[in-house]
Amino acid sequence: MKEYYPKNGRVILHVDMNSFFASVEMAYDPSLKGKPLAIAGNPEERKGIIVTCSYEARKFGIKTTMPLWEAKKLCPQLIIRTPTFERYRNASHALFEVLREFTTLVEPVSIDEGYVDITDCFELGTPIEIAKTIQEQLLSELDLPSSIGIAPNKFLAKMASDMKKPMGITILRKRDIQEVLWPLPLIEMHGVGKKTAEKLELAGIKTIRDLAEVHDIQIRKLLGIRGAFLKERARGIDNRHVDPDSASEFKSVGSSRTLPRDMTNQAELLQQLEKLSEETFQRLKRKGYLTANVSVAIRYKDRKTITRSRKLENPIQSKEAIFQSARALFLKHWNGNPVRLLGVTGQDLVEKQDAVEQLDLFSYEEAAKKEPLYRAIDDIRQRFGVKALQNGVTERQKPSSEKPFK
DNA sequence: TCTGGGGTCCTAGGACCC
DNA sequence: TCTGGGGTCCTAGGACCC
Repeated sequence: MKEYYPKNGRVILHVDMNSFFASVEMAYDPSLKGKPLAIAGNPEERKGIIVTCSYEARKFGIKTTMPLWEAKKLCPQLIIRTPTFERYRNASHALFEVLREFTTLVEPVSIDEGYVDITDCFELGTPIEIAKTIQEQLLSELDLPSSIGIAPNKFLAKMASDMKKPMGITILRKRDIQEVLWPLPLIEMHGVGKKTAEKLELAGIKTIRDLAEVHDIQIRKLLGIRGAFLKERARGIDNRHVDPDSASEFKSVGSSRTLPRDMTNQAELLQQLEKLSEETFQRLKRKGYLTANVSVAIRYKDRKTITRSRKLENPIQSKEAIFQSARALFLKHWNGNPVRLLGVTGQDLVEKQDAVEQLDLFSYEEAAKKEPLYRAIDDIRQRFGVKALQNGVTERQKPSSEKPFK
């Protein structure tokens, strides 16, 4: 196995903002600083769970996803704010701009974290000096605290940034793995959730070390191909590059909502569904996408959730079309029981620019009925597919019926 | 008196084609 | 008259992350 050291490998930072939503609110309203603050939804609308909370609140045992009433019991003086996503988006944009002042090799992972490949930034200082500068700049310019991990790859950098919070800087070298990473319980490992941790625990695999040393055949049996990947990570191996464009294209866009109360009335549910379709449409439009697959999520009173989707013949871009698809799916699959949550999502997204070209091709179907030229083009399309028109038909391509497969 | 909303990726089964 | 297998597409569900 090839072992490499920072001098001939990469140097990756993982920058992770500390209790991001709460910190942004504190930056807007400094009187909140040093106080137990939680960002949470409105309990009247059954959204009363903690989204994020300040470190002062965490001292009381308050955690993300905890119901608000429980959090208040732990800390009666808890200050509560509802989320203001516009602020978070602005702050996110600003923080990535700060990172890009150091290098273009910045990969946003989520609204509040990202990877930075500083391998070629040696003229700016040592890795730890660069990390310190970034951290200080985020604090002085944006008033936002962060933690930074420094490592030879993404996985180790991510694990490192988690080790000291808030305002920590942690270096995790390959040679530190056995001492620092391996003693951790599996649930602490990025990529291992509750289910996987429980499953592995039953098999006697409890720490990251256990996973790193498990037999290939055993881990494959337990988790399939994902198990092989996780074992590699546990051994500190991760060859993924920092890719600035990785998050630039969406795979799906949707809106979902827990209803203010469980609903059984069909007209009322359809009204909710129409609202969600409208929101999904607006967000697709703003991002410049059309969707070729609409899916509907229905969560019942007992929290059992089903999703039903339908691939469409052509990408659609109107809210009416999205709602009609969603409506048909809902009416077909709703079992009549009380509904807790509804969702509408567009999948199989097509960028508007590409979609226009495709629509032009579809329009040949109509034109072909009248014009001989278009009829010929439509014939090619029928026989060879849309690609043939884009690439040009070559001699080698024959109609499929003539291919000697047997 | 509980458990949000935004996503990504992977798997598995069935239909269908050659 | 019996017996395939590989590949792709579609759908549904689940695990995970922030």
